Amino acid sequence: MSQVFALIDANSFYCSCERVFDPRLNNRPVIVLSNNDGCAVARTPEAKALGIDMGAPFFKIRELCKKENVAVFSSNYTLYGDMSARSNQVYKMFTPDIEVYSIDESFLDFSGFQTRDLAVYGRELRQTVKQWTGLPTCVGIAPTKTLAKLANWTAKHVPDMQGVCDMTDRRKREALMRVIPVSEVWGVGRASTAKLNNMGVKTVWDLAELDPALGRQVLTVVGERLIHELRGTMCIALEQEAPLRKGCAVTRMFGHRITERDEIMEPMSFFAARLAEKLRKYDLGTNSITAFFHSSPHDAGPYHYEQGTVSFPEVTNDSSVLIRAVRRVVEAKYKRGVKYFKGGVMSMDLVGVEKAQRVLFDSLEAPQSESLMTAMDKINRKYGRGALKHATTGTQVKKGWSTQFNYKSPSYTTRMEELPKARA
DNA sequence: TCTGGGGTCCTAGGACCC
DNA sequence: TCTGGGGTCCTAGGACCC
Repeated sequence: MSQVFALIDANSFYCSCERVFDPRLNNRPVIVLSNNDGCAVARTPEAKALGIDMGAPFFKIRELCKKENVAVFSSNYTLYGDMSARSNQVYKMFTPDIEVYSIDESFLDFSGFQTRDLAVYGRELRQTVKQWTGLPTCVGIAPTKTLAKLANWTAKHVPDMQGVCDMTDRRKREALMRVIPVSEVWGVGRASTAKLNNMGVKTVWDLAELDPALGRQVLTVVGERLIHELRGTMCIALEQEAPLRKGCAVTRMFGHRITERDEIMEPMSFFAARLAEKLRKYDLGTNSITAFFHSSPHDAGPYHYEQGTVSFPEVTNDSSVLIRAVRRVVEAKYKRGVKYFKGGVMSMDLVGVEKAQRVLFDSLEAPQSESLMTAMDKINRKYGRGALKHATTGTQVKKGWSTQFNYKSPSYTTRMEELPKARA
C-alpha cells in the first residue's frame, strides 16, 4: 500500500485566532506582530493587499496601519497554542497518525484511505475544523510530505479548489507542477532558487526531472532528497514523537546602545534566567552556556562581536548557575567604548534531565536548588512572569530589552478572568 | 620530518523554515 | 535590504589520534 500524506494548516493562523473571538475583525485587515512587537508575521489577505509584507518592521508600517484601519495585535501565544491543540484534537478524529509540524501545520497519515475520495474527505476535515474551532484551513494531499506541502500551496492559491487539493493522481500532479515556480518547493529558498534558475530549472517539474546526482552537487543531500520526494518516493517520514530539542536560545536587541559593563549585565542576566526557565519547562538541562553581545553592523566604526562559553561539570538548569556563568563571560569579554546593541545566551547541547549525569561531589547547585527553582516557576506561572526573580536580572518593570506586547488580545480560552462575554 | 589513509570531534558558516 | 526571535540540517576545515 502506498503512502498518502495530508498537510493541513490554518490560513493566516494568528490572525484567524483573533478573528474567532472578535467577529468584528472579519472584513478588516488584521496583522499580528512578532515577539517584542518587532514586525508583522501574520497578515490577512486584506492586509496583504495593502502591501504589508511578511516580516515588515512595525515602525515602518505604523502610519499605514492607522490610515487604513488595520487591526494590530501582539503575539498571544497562550491563545494560539490552545487553538492549535484544539485543532489537533479534531485532526485525530480523521486519522490517529499525525505529526504536529508547527503551531499551525500538521501532517496527517492518510495511507490506506484510498478507497474513499480523498478530496471529499479533506473537505469534511476542513468543515469540521471550521465548525468546531472557527478556524479556516487548507488541505493538501499527496504521496510524500514535500508534495503534500505543494498541494497545500495549490489549495491556497487556486480558488476553485475550495481549500483542498488532492495531488495523488500522477497526471494531475504533473500538470500543476509544470506551472508552479520552483521557489515554492518546501526547502528551496532564495539562494537555491537563484542557483536552480541559472541552470534553467524554473518550475517544480523541472526540478523533479533533474538528475538526482546533479541535484546533490548543487543543493547537497537535501536537494537530492527533494527530487526523489517530488517524484513521489518518500524520503521524509512522519514523525509522531517530537524529538527532544537540541538547542535553546534567548536573544534580543537591547532597545538602545549600551556602553557600560554594568548596564550590559542586567539584560544578559535576564536572558540567562529566561533560558533556565525554558530548560526547566521542558525538563532539559545543559552542560554549557554561550553568551554573546555585539555592536550594530550598521553603526559607524568597527563591528564588535564578543562571545564566550562556560562549561559545567554537571548538567544544570539552575538560574543562579547560568546567570553566574553569563556574568563571567561579560566580565571577560566586555570592551570599553563599544556601543553594544544586541545580545543573547544559548545552550546547544541539551539533555533530558532524568538522563543527566550527576556529579557526586562538589555539586554546583546549592542543595535546595531544585525545590527553590520549582517554587520560583510555580509563583511565576501564577502571578505572571517576573513576579519573582533574581536580583541581578533587574528591578525595574520595563526596559528596552524586556519583551513588548503592547497590543495583546485577552487569553480568551485559558484564563477565567478573560473569558469572552456573550449576550443572548 | 614526511610519507598514506583512515577516523573522530569541534567550530563556523550557509541555507532554510516558522 | 533590513527589520525579530527562535529553531534545524549540512558542509568544510582544523586539531588530533592511530
